[in-house]
Amino acid sequence: MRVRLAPSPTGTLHIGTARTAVFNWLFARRQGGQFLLRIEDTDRARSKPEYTANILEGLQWLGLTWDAEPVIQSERIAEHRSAIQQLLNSGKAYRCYASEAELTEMRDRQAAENRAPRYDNRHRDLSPEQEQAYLAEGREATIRFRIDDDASITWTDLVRGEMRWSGADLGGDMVIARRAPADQIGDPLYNLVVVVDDAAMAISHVIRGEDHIANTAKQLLLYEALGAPVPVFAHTPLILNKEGKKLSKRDGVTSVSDFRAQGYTAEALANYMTLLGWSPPEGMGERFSLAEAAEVFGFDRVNKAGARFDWDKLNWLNSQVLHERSPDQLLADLQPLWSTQGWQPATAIWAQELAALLGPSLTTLQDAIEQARPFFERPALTEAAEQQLATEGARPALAALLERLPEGSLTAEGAQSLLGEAVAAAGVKKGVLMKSLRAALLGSLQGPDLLTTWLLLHPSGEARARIARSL
RNA sequence: GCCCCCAUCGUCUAGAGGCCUAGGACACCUCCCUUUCACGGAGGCGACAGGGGUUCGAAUCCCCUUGGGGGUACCA
Repeated sequence: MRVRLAPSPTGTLHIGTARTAVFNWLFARRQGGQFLLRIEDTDRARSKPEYTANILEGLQWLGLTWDAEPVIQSERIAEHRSAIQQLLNSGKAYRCYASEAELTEMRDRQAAENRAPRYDNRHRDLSPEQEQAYLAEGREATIRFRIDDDASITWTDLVRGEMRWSGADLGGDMVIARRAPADQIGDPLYNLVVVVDDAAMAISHVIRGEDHIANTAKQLLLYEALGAPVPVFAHTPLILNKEGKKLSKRDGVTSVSDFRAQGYTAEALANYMTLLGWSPPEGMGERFSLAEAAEVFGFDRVNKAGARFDWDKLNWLNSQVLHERSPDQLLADLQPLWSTQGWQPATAIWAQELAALLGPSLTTLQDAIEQARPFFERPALTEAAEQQLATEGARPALAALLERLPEGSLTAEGAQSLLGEAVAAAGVKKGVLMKSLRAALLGSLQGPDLLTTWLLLHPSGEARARIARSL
């Protein structure tokens, strides 16, 4: 059992491609098969090496490991040409000399008559004289593969069941090689190369988005013409945007690298992509690793309808992943982010305590920047904080606390009793001191646990400085 | 236009004729926890697109309508 992901390096790793990768990977793992990669870089104008790098990096980051060196499609062009030659020799393909202008004219007329645009197979059975005439004109030619109108194409789709397609609905004989001088074979085109390569790679299951269904019909004809064994197909539902349309680059954040940069974890993203269109068996819950999903994955639980991408759910999954991180795991993720801000924790213990304090309130890793800021930089006082400090008894209580603040270390118990003493000395309610202390320390009335915050700010003398400032 | 596909809470979905007064998750609301926010806990709101059949019985099967999506390249 061999499956493949065949991304085209004309852009960064798209979430839709990544989800297809997830389904392929899961299926391969479940079946004990191989998950292969093929870089489809035959569109030389748009393909870029940095995109290939981005795609590979993204897959690796997600944990979608592949089982063999990726196949580079552009290196296989000789095979593609020889397959085309084979089709030419057997009469299943032929040269079409129609110019672009002629084809445009043809389509315009079809459109005007409200008919479906399709190639009218005009050069399918050219007489030798006609062909000579075009050659004499110096015309270039594309190579077209014959598609009989009465061909009936059927396959059993793992997701959709019995599929049926009529040759007449495939748009006429299809171009399999770009326009080139008539004695040559131009650049082989997508549908042809996919079939040649999938056959060469002995792909047993083709798992891809449902936007490929019409291609599958065409490719099936090619398999037959080439005498290659036909793989099993599975067409997965698409990921849709908020409007219910196929998610595209236009929808903003759609690249795996973008999600990563925004502070999403690989675990959460992989978990979410798996949930988009597949549902875990009863009792499994919705939170799982790729390895766990691989134990039960099957196309019988893949949906047919497209699934809208939902940020809320992704956010929730990501927050769950983050909340479950151990302090040192979390710190490993956070430290690099803090470094970008130029923040250097005094000690490793201190950094870990801060990570533990912030952890439960994180949705994305990026959140840890703003939430950690008051621990590295003295914050300005918000208006609400100023107001709190102006309430009756606030400053006397803080003053009483400041007097009692030790130079040396401070424990949680010590801090608690200091609070009690200061409240008694100032003759205020404890709530007044608590709120005021928060205002003094964080410059805000909201934030993480007050006692821990205080303790973290104490050793550097920063707690003392901030209380003093508030007075 | 033509071809194909799809249709359960706002969203992701469970459901393969009686187990459904339709279950779960996210979101939202309420309460609890917490002298803050968040986390966490407990509740709540909320859907079978419509119409015909088939059947003793339909969210589940069939047909039509409606709605939505995908495809219709000398891109992949």
